[in-house]
Amino acid sequence: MSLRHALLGLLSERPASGYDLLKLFDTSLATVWPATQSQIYTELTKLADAGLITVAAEGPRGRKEYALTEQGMAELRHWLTETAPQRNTRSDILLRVFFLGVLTPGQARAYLTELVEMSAQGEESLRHLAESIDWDDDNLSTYGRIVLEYGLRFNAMRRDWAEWAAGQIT
Amino acid sequence: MSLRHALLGLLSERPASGYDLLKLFDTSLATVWPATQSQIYTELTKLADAGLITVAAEGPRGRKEYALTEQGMAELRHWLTETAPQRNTRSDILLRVFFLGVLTPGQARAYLTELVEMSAQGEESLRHLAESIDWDDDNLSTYGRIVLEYGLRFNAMRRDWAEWAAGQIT
DNA sequence: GAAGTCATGTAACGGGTTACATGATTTG
DNA sequence: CAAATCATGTAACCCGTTACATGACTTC
Repeated sequence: MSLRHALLGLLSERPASGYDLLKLFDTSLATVWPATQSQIYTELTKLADAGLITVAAEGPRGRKEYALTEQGMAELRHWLTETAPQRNTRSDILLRVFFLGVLTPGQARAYLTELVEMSAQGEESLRHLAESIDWDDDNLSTYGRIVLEYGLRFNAMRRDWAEWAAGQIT
Repeated sequence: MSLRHALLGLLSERPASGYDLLKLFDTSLATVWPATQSQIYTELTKLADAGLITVAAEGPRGRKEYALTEQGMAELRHWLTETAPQRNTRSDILLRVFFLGVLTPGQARAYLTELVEMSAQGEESLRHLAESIDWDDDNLSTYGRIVLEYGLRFNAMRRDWAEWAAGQIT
């Protein structure tokens, strides 16, 4: 049920249309919470029906600009303060590691080396991202930077780990 | 589509029933790829229909022990060597960080401190897990240890990051 | 013989992905 | 006026979760 909260969160900054939100997802939330166009539009309709957002303005081409209602803001705060985040996330990448034993040691090492590569690239592209963004002083920027720092540290950790793991295979 | 590969992977070690697999999931794969009982049983039926596994033996109470077929092993190897793992995983925890700006600085700091706590506990319980397991010399153990090391490093990284992030909030 | 464990299966529902479908407005 | 972009909506399908349902065997 987090998509709805992601939408509420983005709308808490400023009103936006489905189209705007789709782009915000692709640019800022993509790595943390990807969402598709169809998903966003259907969820926006549900949120409006539930009274958590409203159509604040209409524009050309049927554009509907949504804004957060008081109720929506309350729900967002409730989610942030009263509900526990869940720790378990599925990881395709780690699942494979469990079963590397069915491969030859060389192949297993190759997989881990690929992960080193992937993590290094991830770090690299986050650095580029950090430079390309013109960080405003708004909330999304402040906390966006903190999330980005997480990404940097995460990739560095994974790179080191994969390097170590590759060395473990004899 | 990774549940099927998780099942194939576990069956590559030794034959097992749905019931056995359910427990293996709960004990060894829970943090990386959780699965429910209903999911496991339905997927096993599909895998058997597809010829990737077969009922190798039947036991009391309708117990069906499944074993990997050659085809199943081929599919497992194919998955491990030829298909790219996908990097993006959704994170409830990080999504919240983006929107901490709607809370007071104190509340935001409280959330991050909670994450410090959660990560420290995660690390702790992984240490206990490591001690409680009697590590065999089989493949699952070798690579299981590597995955566990990942968990330790991950939690340590997240703890440090959350501590740092809490300090960023003025 | 009661309680616990072993053992399997199915149905309803919710969220996410892919694909289809349409059309208005702006820009070169 | 053609191409690009803006803009929304819906349908089919897959995967995962929760809940329901049933019964055989073992242990105390």
